[in-house]
Amino acid sequence: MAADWSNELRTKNLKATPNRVVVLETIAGNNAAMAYSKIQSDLSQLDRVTLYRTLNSLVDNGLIHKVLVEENEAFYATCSSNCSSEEHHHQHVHFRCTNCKEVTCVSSQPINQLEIPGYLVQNFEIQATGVCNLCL
Amino acid sequence: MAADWSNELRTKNLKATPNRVVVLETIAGNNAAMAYSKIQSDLSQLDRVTLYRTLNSLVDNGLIHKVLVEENEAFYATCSSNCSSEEHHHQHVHFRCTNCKEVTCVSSQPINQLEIPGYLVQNFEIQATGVCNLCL
DNA sequence: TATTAAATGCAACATTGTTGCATTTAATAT
DNA sequence: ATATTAAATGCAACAATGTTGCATTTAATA
Ligand SMILES: [Mn+2]
Ligand SMILES: [Mn+2]
Ligand SMILES: [Zn+2]
Ligand SMILES: [Zn+2]
Repeated sequence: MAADWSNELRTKNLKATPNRVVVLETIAGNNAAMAYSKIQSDLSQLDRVTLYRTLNSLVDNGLIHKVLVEENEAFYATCSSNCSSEEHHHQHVHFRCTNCKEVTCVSSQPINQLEIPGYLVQNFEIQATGVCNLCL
Repeated sequence: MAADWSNELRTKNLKATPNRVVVLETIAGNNAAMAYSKIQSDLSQLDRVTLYRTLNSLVDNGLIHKVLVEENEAFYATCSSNCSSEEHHHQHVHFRCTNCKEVTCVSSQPINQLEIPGYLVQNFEIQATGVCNLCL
């Protein structure tokens, strides 16, 4: 959603390189979470290793977050809330539609804190599958 | 929990082969969910491809379930409830301890159904991270 | 014991992810 | 503007993960 990714990057103490900006623009330009393979094919001119390092760096610094929905296909989406290298806060559901296969961040409702007796819960994430609003 | 995996396999219309039984025993013998790499090293005499096919088959037929907690490391645990090839029901939390790195299925509390307006939620899963009861 | 569809082992392949290192570049100071 | 420097990049090489095809073996059934 942020317009100026360069400033956003510098805020997180990351160098605002053209590679990083185009990766952020690509992910943010997708309405759903974006599969790694799609990012790679959309940015085929970008070195594969650099893309991996860029994605890891952006996740580590709270600019994007990673969603694992199925084996060997990671999805990425920009962070909406104020995430940092310290912690990601994603009080929303990652919904995967079994029909259109899209993975969307559903932030319609705030998720209340999860309590597990005897455990210290520091972070949690809900992954749901079913049929999305567009496919119903 | 099941003692006789051979019968369990036949119930699901799967041939009760020694390979499948030993894979089930291995996973069930681990108190936490078991990383793929650990299963493989524990059963090093078993062909790698056969192990992949066995795990997929057991997941597909509701004997074990797969937990994705971090990239490129799938974890497996036996199904406690009555899962089938039709659907897996896991109304429990998959908890990953940041200290001991164990992944456990926490079924202390029944999870109420997840409601998302405009969406048909068919299944959902909660993944939490923090410090487990043993490490606190 | 015979039959047969499923399971297995092996080879070959494809994808995903990592590491080392020389070169380039963004940010900062001069 | 220019110099400095730590970070980022591109490339090669490697390691791990996962898939497919096919000949052989085997569990289940007749
Ligand atoms: Mn998210
Ligand atoms: Mn579980
Ligand atoms: Zn859909
Ligand atoms: Zn622990």
